[in-house]
Amino acid sequence: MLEERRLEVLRAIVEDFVLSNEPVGSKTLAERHALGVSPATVRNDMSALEEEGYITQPHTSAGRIPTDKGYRLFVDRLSGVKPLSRAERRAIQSFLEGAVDLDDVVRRSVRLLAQLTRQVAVVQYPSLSSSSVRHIEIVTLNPNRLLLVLITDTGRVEQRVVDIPTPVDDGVVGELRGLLNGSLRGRRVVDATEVAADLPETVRPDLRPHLTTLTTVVLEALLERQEERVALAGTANLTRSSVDFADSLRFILEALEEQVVLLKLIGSARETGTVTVRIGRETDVDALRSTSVIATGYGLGPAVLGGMGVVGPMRMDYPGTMAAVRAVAKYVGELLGAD
Amino acid sequence: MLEERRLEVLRAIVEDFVLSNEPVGSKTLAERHALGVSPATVRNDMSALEEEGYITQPHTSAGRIPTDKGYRLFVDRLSGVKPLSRAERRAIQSFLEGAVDLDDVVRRSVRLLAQLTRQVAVVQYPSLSSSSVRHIEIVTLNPNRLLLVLITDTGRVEQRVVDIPTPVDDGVVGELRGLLNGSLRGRRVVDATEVAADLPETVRPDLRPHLTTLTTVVLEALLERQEERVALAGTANLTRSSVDFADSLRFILEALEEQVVLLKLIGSARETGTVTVRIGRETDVDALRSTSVIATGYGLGPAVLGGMGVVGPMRMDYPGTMAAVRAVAKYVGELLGAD
DNA sequence: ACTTGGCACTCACGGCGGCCGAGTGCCAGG
DNA sequence: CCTGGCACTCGGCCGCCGTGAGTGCCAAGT
Repeated sequence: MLEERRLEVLRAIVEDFVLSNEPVGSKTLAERHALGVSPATVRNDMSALEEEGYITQPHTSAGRIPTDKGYRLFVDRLSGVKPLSRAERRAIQSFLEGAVDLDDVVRRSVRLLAQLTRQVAVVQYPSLSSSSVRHIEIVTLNPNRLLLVLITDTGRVEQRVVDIPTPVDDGVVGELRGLLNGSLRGRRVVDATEVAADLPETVRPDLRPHLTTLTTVVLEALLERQEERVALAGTANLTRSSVDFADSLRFILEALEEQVVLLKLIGSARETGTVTVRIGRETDVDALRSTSVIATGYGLGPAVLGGMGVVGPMRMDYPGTMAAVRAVAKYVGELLGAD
Repeated sequence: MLEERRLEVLRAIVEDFVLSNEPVGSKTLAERHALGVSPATVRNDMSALEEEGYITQPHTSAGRIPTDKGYRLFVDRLSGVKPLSRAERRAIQSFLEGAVDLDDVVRRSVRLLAQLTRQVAVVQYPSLSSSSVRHIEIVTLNPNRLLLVLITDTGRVEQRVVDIPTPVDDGVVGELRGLLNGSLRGRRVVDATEVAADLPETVRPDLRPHLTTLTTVVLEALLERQEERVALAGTANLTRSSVDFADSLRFILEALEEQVVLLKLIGSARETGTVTVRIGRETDVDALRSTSVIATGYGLGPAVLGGMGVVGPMRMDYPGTMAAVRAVAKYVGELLGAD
């Protein structure tokens, strides 16, 4: 009972602060939320909450604001996931259904997510690792140079220019194409790597060097970049937050330009089936210590294709943002699964 | 002589202001730059320059800062193009030479340009319009759905998923592939559109509907997106500028997220063979009225592949930035031309 | 054992006034 | 046409003070 009201007070503080961005005091709190107790009581509760480290005061004699720990408790125990409005659902659908190809799906998703949440959105391109090889095409650019095009069943297309030490004619190219497709088509990417490594051993000696070169490149394309790229949108939303935020704005922008950082942020959320929230320092990125990251994986069932999420100030509408991330991920997963 | 010194004063003002970001006064000006005249004389010149609209004072009794018109005169008549240091040239080379494919070239270029200039960099993906069709590949995803892959001699790969109303078997797909490649391969994109439009008329009736569908998609892919995409980097550099800039930061970021705006900015510079500078309102984008855009086309000789450039504050090192843009464009042009 | 009203205290914030100094315009003399 | 001198302007800075929101503590009430 005592404990219960304290939590209620914490929730009220978080909700108020998210809306107003101003330290919230005992009086306004007791008024706005029907707590049924006097400001003095609220003060006692706040005092206790502060001692436990859930809230803090920016300076003596000002209201309280939640700490990282306070937000964490709020997210874990005090907030549900706000359902999206009908209009928002419709927006998701109409925004995504015009996509012409895989890249377009990703670019539209990231813009959509940025608009819905009014935060910075990040969407990882679907990774190759859980897809299979659909087709390998080799195009002769000139006798010493080939273009290798790799198509997966998720609709992803990878391309590589390959320099060949000794010239090849079209017949040989045809043979190579046949060999690669014959042994790799239909394989899942993880399996393909093993098969490809052994392939050169089994063929006519004169094809071997070329095939070795090609399989090396294929493997590179499959492994090295398999989950490398991300799309970003909504950086302008960073300026929406309060001004004190502006000091760190530069560092946040710099961090967001690092693909590695972004991958780390959403990559770890990929595997869990649910929406994960990392608050403040939990992001493990120093420049983002005053932000929160809400991320999830997308893709149907066990076949996770990639991750997506948003980056925003700690002072954020967690229920609403979590709902938006979940909804977009679900929809994109279905969209890609249908292909 | 009189005229000449006035211009010298303008140049000194621009250079000083670019370095210090503070209104520059007559005294410091006469000291720092060896003008050989007294502050009072400089004052008279400044007064004249102000009357002609080249400089202005932010408030009474403060130094002068250049106006749009002043920067324009500076760029047109007073500044050369600062040659790059040897280290910078080497940096360009080593940064770009590891690129694995076309997308990689673009992404590396844009980062490179952002680093060199410490501004926001924009690079347009090479457009299809001046390239020719290298190969068209059709892959069966399922009987009602094909994946069309279009490869150009610039190494660009476009992909499209095509829904087919009535199922097709592999034999038909092979025929279609042959027809498309037979008639389009080697054509320049602009010519290909005409040929493709007539193609269905000339074939067996049973292939016609499918071929119509496919050519429609090919044409779409060729025309609609031919110069659509751009890469962006270095937005964190926007925060480098003075704080008054911060007010408009949000609008600048928003403008930079609009592909259309970016294309407009660098698109118009594509065709001219030189580096073009647009200052302040000359950008024709309201949100960018306090910025300048330095852009150029890249690609060898008459075959312009795309545009690239940087966006930065009006208060910018024009000679240095122009040199960097020109150098990167030249190098990228050569790199792509070699393919 | 909680809750509540009262009360003294703290401190960020905003407005006010005065000083300072960089910078200007003008003018008379070289 | 240049120059030194001079009076003037005005934004920025600093210190001061009043105000008010908010707090912590305490004693009384339930």
